[in-house]
Amino acid sequence: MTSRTPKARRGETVRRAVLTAAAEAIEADGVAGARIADIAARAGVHETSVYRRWGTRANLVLEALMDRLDTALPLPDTGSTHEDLTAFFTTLASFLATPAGESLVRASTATSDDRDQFDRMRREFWAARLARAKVLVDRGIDRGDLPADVDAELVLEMLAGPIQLRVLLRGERVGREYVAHLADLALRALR
Amino acid sequence: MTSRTPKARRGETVRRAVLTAAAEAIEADGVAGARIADIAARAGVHETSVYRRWGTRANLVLEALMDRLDTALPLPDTGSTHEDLTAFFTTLASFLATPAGESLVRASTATSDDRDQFDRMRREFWAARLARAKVLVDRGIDRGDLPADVDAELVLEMLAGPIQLRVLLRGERVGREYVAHLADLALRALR
DNA sequence: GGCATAACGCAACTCGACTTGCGATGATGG
DNA sequence: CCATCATCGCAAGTCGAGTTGCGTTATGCC
Repeated sequence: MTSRTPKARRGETVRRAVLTAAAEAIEADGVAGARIADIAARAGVHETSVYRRWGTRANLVLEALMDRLDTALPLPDTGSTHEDLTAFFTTLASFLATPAGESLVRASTATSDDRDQFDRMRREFWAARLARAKVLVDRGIDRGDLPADVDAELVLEMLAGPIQLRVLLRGERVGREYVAHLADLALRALR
Repeated sequence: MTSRTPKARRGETVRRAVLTAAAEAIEADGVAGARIADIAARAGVHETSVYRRWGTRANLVLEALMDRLDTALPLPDTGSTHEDLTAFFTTLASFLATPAGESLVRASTATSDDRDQFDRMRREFWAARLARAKVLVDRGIDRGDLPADVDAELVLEMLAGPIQLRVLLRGERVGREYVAHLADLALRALR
């Protein structure tokens, strides 16, 4: 199904085919179980081409996850800053507990030898995510729930940091109550 | 130098020898560059014995790092809760930026297939660290800087979470000012 | 339409993590 | 002091990640 056109593909076509195949393989066999030989075969592409483009398995997995989950988290707009933050970061917490979410963050902190492509990809990804969530803070400022000169990144970090630590490092669950409490504390502290 | 006694070692002796050798190898070649074949040879132990005891490379590396860095972070006692928290978590931030610290957290969030030994080790380690840092919160309560019913884990997470996220995920540096700001916000929010 | 070049296919590697079966030896309990 | 059994040494092997050299083909540019 995945490998149509018997004619050889080039450039962006290969890229998309491999990325899709990688996402499918990850969903099927898990992040750890996905072999690049399988991915290449599923994409109808030779293994060597994968290595030439992505270099390492970690790079491919990371890009595949980023590619698929780029629009995963919706930005709520309920009229209440506290509710917006609680809803958004509760969704994030659920996502982090997911194998895919866990793997995304884990992949983001994986091999420390690349320092080139990997680091750049990582930073760009998180910068983009942060910029996207920034509207939540901006709306909070408009409503007067947050001062105009508040550091938007700090607000998001105060929520995302503890959640991520609790879920990924300590392996505990994070429910809506915990997130609501965090949002309450953050808003109270910054006002 | 490391492999004394030509007589074969057993049990705990082997364990300590391998752990020491692993720590040396990591310091010499980095976390990614340390090969278990080298470690086994350095410890004067056969490669198979390492696998029988630790199973995977990740387990060995994690335990070696934990073993070495168990008493790395001192607990300050300056008389000021704000200062105590700032000092402690500034040290933590510096440590996280270190290759060893980075690797510890990265190793803590590595392969997700073990679910047995690995997960248990991870939880126990972080639980112990948390319990150790809890005195900072307790002293804060004694001074009246924090309410008696405050959630100690929450306080520590509010500091450690953002720091870890900023350093490890986004690859940015965290200075004393940032930590002091976080401590200020946390104390103000919880009072 | 022809041509240079970058991208791909292919095969044959290296290398290190991890496994397995078996024999030898060390640390116990009687 | 001796038997037992877990632990270790050893050899041989599996498996997947990553590399290399060379032939082939698609694609953009003139």
